[in-house]
Amino acid sequence: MHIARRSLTSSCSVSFLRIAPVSVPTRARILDAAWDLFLRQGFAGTTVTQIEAAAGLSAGSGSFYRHFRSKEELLQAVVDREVDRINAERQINPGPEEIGGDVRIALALEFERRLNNLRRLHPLMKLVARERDHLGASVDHLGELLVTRNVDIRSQRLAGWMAAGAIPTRDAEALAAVVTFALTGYHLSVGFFGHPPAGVSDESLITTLVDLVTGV
Amino acid sequence: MHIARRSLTSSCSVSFLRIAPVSVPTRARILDAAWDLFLRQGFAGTTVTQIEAAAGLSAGSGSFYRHFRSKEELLQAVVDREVDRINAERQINPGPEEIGGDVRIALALEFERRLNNLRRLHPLMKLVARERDHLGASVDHLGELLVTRNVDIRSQRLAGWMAAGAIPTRDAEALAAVVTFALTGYHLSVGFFGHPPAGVSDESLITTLVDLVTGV
DNA sequence: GTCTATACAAAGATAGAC
DNA sequence: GTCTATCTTTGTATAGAC
Repeated sequence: MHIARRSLTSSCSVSFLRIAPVSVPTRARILDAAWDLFLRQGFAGTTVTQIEAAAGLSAGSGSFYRHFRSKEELLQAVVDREVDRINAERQINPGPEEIGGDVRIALALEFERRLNNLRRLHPLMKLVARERDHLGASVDHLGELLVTRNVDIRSQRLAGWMAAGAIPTRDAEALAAVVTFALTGYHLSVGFFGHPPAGVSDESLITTLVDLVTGV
Repeated sequence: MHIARRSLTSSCSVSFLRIAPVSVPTRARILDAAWDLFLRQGFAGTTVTQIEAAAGLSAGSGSFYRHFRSKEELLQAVVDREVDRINAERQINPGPEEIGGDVRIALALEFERRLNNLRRLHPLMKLVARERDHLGASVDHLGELLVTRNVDIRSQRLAGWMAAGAIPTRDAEALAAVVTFALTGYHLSVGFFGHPPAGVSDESLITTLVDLVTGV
């Protein structure tokens, strides 16, 4: 059974139902329903009728078309809304514990934070990966958001530590890429196959990464 | 325009046509066509009629159904054939240059080989990622093939070098995971967004990985 | 803005001639 | 084993009442 995932404004008296409370505008309920269905069935595999049903509209009525001109337009809207949400919630700044003090602790905290971020991003990554051909420019935008900017920020932070002599000096950009991709690849693998490779865990991965970066 | 990608048995007199030569059995032509179309349009986005056309059968005739019971059965067959092919072509053993001699050179060669392998595997990874829900057991099989076994083999090789004192001693499994995921993540990112992050290339990534593993 | 009803097209699958 | 023809279902989208 599927429950509306986002917190909704109104009473919880209908929270056990599949449909969102009436107080949520229809357009938003359609976006929620589509987000869920596209993730589970893909774009081509989801019908407008299913979306209507899940949004609390009459299945097979064209009521959907009072809110979106076509299914394609809906997909764009779904992805755009989600990217906006991510951008709004984004937390770039490291916590206070990460600023001064032990480099090893700061790195471990940063890596752990990155893994958690990836977990929150996973549904969007999955949808965009699957439907990238329908999405045009949004894909570049997301690449910028997920990879380029991430490697950039991490690279600068690492360069700072190198300059301060806290870690061995290397190609900061390539090191940032190794770290970023190791974390991303690990996360994707776990999400995709359901479990990490035998003998590897969040902790052992992070510890080893910290050892490598600090040159221990 | 799309040309049949696989080398075919017969004359090349028709190599400029989209359809495969007649000497290739219809079942194989259907598998080729479906492999191509599923990759470009996804499973739900591809119609039996398109597959028939691309396989040189009459579009809209049900001739397809003389060879497969349903579109679902075809998807399984396509993936299974591809996994078999990968398994058959697999090259586990390192080349002679990688055996003795400089550890740094051996590692660099191995990492480069892995990136090339990933490039060959990319279409299959893409298809399975997209259609994993239709594929059941094949996904686990592929995870075993792509991740577990890879981390395993690399872990043992690294452990060997650690024992020989050629590289610093660490958690061999976690180190193997870092290397595997860094390479995989880098490859996925390039394949997905079309270009590596600014300032990072195959060479700088591999060099940095070698430095990290050897403790330079 | 939502409903009932339905037009219209596309898609999966089958029948039977050749 | 492929074809023409067609059945049936499903899906996108529209019309018009309320």
